[in-house]
Amino acid sequence: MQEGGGADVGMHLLLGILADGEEQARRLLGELPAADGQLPLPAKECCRAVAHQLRCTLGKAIAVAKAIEAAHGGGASGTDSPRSAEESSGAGGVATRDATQPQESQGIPKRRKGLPRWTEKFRIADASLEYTPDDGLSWRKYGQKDILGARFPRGYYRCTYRNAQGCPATKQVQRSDADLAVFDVTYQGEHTCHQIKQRPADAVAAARDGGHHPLAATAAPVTPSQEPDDVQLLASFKNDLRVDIGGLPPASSSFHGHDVSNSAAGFSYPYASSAGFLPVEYRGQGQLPAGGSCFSPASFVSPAVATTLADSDYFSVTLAGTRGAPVASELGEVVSAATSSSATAAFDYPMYEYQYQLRHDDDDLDTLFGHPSSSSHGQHGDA
DNA sequence: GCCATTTGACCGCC
DNA sequence: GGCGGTCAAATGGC
Repeated sequence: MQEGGGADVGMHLLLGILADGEEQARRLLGELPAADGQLPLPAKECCRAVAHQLRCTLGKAIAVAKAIEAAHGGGASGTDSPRSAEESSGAGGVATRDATQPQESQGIPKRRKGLPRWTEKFRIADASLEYTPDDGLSWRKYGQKDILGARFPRGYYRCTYRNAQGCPATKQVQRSDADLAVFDVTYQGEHTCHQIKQRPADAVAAARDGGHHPLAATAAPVTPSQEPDDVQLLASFKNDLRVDIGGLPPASSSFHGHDVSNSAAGFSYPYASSAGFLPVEYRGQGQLPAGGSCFSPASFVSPAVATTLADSDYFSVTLAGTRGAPVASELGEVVSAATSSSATAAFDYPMYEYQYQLRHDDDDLDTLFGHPSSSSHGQHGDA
């Protein structure tokens, strides 16, 4: 990928902003060790203030990233679409097989090499269950294939609204050989449709009750008017929110309820866009759904956590309660992006355990969120 | 009849 | 040439 001079300047600016964010995170973390167990209120307020500052800083970073993206991507829909996809869709031809042309359907190339790609690991509580993990979105299965060396076939899914709205999102679901309760779900492309994201927990409950595929479940969407602000939302989670940071002693690696005393205090829990699926602007791609949310993508994750992640490579988040499932899912997407592809995040809650891994298919991702110096342990290295 | 799933075949990439 | 990803006809359920 080549960048113009403007992009260089922009990237320089971006790096500066991110450095500010890192410094603020460091400050925030500096406040934390003294507060072992319970934070005194002033310290809490301080953390909150710094966290707020972090949000602003990273919000700026996102804005700069977008500007860079617009400068040399040029497309309104982001950089994820490879040239072939954009151009072919522009051709507007009907999708028919043609020996002289690459196979396409409605502008979507058969091979989506350039689309962002990331993997989640879903763990179901009961390995004997037959259903596939649900992420709250609506998918349509279009294929299944036996994969060499794998005991279980791989299922291919695409967005239900692919035809209606041209949504390019696809996913591949494969049951793990090693652990029958684990599903590797590889997502590719982001949802451009406007479907309402169901709450996985609801879907799971429906699956339990009805014994059918979770996708058959319907869930009442949260209305935008119900979007709480940060404080309100934290209050709504504080009694059953726990964050475990792998690699740290248990005593310091989790908090419950009001005990927002360690590095987790910096994590500004995500609030899912009530307008549907999680916006994925942290990758500089996609757009917030119309009427979407008041959050800045950067507010989803605190560099305090991201930094820790970059060092430890692993952490898990448990979110219990009625809102736990969707938040955990979305948090994972954000955290995984913010901690570079080398980090893995695992999310445990009653039914599913999520693990997120990002692939280095997308160079922009590295540029925006990679930690080339601090997290050089990524197995993918330079893409 | 509509829609989702299944499954064999086709085709691109490595 | 083999493998993986997608297509599209066939099939089944509602």
